[in-house]
Amino acid sequence: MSHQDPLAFQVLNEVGIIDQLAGHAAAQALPRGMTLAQFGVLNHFVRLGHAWQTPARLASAFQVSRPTMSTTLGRLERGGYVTIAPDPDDGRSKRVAITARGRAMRDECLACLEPPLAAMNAQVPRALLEELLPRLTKLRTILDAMRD
Amino acid sequence: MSHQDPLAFQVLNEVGIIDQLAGHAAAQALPRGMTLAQFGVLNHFVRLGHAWQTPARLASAFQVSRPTMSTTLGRLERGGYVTIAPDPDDGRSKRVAITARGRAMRDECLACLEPPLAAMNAQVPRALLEELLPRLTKLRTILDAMRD
DNA sequence: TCGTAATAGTTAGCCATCTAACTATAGGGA
DNA sequence: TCCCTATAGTTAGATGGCTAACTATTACGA
Repeated sequence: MSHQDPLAFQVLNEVGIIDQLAGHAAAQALPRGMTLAQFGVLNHFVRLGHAWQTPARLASAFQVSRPTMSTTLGRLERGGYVTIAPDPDDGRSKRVAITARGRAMRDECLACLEPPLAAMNAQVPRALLEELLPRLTKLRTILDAMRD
Repeated sequence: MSHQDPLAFQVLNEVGIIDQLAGHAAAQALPRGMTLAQFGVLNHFVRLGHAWQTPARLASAFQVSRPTMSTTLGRLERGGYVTIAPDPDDGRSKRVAITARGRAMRDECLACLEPPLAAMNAQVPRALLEELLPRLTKLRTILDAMRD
């Protein structure tokens, strides 16, 4: 945060703080017991419209380790938001599907996230976001390519 | 992160991914057992040059809850990187100070973080970072002000 | 065909982070 | 002086995330 830090360090530091602030605000807004990670999975199902996904594909989609996705899916299953069944075509794999209750929860989450999002749109100039998005995407792409 | 998501959502999503990628890379580079959170505290002491800090001030400086800072400081103390002593002037408070071993570890961390940082400087155009920093700071400031 | 490599998931154990609730001390007003 | 409030830390319990190590199944090459 200080000027004596390298430029890259300062940028990453701001990114970290923003991520923390936004994540915290989202977690506050979501229904009791629901989290961003779990909402992300439910939202993913609805938006892409897939009947089912494997845990491995979900982990890859969210750039998360398989154990992490495994526990997240376990919680969603415990809540009745998804079903997890063995894949009849591949004994190693499983099939995760969203339930009606999961869809309802996703809709509820969207409604809960709307007010904070509206507040952010009211406070943050749209131009700022439009300037940030392509540059952040560029940075993310570079960092992603560096990872190996 | 699809185009059907609101602009603000896309921005925050990129921020989240960048934070994850950078944090992961940093964690990989740091010495065994050391973490970004712990390094941050050690670095804070050296840069600001304070003889001691209270856990509450550290928590505030890193925008982290007191229980979080409490456990981080506990790990640092277990490793011999800081000392924690009761404040003789205030029975509620404690005084955290960095040790010689802590300073050595901080220097070692800096050395370990240099190669990844250099790689990032080589891959990411400086102009991109210079464009991002003030805009991220602006966004962070707004989000910080919204939090209450 | 057989054995090895690759892939899918889980389990165990770790750290960072949060909220809620609790203890202890300091401060301030009646 | 006494009580109530504010402040400092900790403890308990939860989630998200990771790596390492393990099991099970599939795929492929000799």
